[in-house]
Amino acid sequence: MFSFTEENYLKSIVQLTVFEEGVDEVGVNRLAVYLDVKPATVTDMVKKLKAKGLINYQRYGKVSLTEEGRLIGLRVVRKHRLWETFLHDKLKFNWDQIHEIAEQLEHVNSSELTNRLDAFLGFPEFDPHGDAIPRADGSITMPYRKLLNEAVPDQLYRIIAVSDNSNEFLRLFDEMGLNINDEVQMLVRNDYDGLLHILFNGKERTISPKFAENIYVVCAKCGKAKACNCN
Amino acid sequence: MFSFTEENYLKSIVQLTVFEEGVDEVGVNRLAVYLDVKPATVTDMVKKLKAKGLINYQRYGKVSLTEEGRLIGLRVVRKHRLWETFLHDKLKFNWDQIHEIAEQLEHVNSSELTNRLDAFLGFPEFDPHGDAIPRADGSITMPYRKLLNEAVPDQLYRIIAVSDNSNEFLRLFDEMGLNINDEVQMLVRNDYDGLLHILFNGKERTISPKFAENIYVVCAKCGKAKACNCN
DNA sequence: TCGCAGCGTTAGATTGATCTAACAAAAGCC
DNA sequence: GGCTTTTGTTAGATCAATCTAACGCTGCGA
Ligand SMILES: [Mn+2]
Ligand SMILES: [Mn+2]
Ligand SMILES: [Mn+2]
Ligand SMILES: [Mn+2]
Repeated sequence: MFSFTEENYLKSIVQLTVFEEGVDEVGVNRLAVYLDVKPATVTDMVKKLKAKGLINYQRYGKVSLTEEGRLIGLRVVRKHRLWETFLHDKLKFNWDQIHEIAEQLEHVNSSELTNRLDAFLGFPEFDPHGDAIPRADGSITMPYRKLLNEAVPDQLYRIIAVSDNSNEFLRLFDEMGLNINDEVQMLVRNDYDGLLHILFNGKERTISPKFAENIYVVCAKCGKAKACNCN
Repeated sequence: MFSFTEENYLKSIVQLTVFEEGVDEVGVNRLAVYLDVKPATVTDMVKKLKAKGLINYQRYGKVSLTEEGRLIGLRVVRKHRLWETFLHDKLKFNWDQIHEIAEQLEHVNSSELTNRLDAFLGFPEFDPHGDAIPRADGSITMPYRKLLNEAVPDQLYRIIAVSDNSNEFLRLFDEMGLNINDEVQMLVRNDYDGLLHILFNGKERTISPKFAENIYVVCAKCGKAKACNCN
């Protein structure tokens, strides 16, 4: 139906809009960086996707998804996250090894397969990185979370997801002994250089804002990240 | 490492040589029919595969696999049959639906994945169609079997595989109530038109040679298809 | 052994996805 | 408002995989 390339473009636009708060369009250069191709390549491709009715776009304008494009992009994300869950839960892959393989599996085209896999995994809502798995109809349960970077001092949080899937990040995450569902207490944020002091596993740790801004947390008590009244 | 196309060519050459008795080379036209492309396309591709050291070939000559080409082709077959086993055993797909999906999954490139999948499935030796699954090192346990078409009258056989993966064939197979591991008794072969009379599930059935030549059997008593002394 | 049918190759074109280099528009800044 | 930086487009090229149409080999049968 759609080529790998087309699927990758739609998936990327979904990730840069649907899964990005308060954003519903994206520029050509941004997409080029994200997809690791040159802007000229993106210009050609968005013309094609517009011709197919999958995105809204005009010369020198931003790109946004049509209803159809959104559904197709979400379907790729759905497959990606289901396969990640399979690799982690069933094949016991470490969670930092699954993303790369899922990049290939996400393009396997069979809704029957996707739905049976979903059932086989017990209809998971979130993948091993804590990201929401879109349902077959395109609906999503957005987790109610905030970045560790923006956490409030003295508050206790629970890690529910990470947003960087690079090997470097995930290895560091592992090496620090962190895990999804672990609790961390935010101690203090250094205003000068942004370094964060956190309490984890009884030890105090200093982490960079770059690291912290890739970690999603919820309030450890009520489970809500925003508008939390648990102090 | 290798493109889908290259993998498909190598897999096809494996199927037309390694898995074909007494054949170790194949012509351009044969390959073209098998791959459903034009001969000119195959000519181009075999030049490329030769340049990469994967096949032996010269102008106007036949194609055969080098050791490296053989291994790569077998690896694709291995992945194909492991995925078919997964789809059938774990996701409960009917065995006539799995081939098409495995055509896509066979190209996922991760030996770690392949080997974990193998373990997850319990290191199966044969796929749901009864075909041997090549091992990671390229070795194969060739099943000792014959075509139902060539079966000896009055002998009792057990179906262990089919060689046609088309929907038409598999549906007919299902509709007749046949299954892998079922026993059938060969009654008589009509010399004039080749029709076979078999006894299956207490009923006598007449089947065409075209149908029968896609069904592999072994002797129901000793498990050996050739040189069987069980009369 | 010669001719021809079938097998295989070549040349030239197409399509999709990508690039570089040069250029054009839009945005941002004084 | 005009200059500069950022953003985006165009033209032209490349590479892989395919096709069609025309042509070249080869081996089999008479
Ligand atoms: Mn992808
Ligand atoms: Mn994920
Ligand atoms: Mn294939
Ligand atoms: Mn099979």
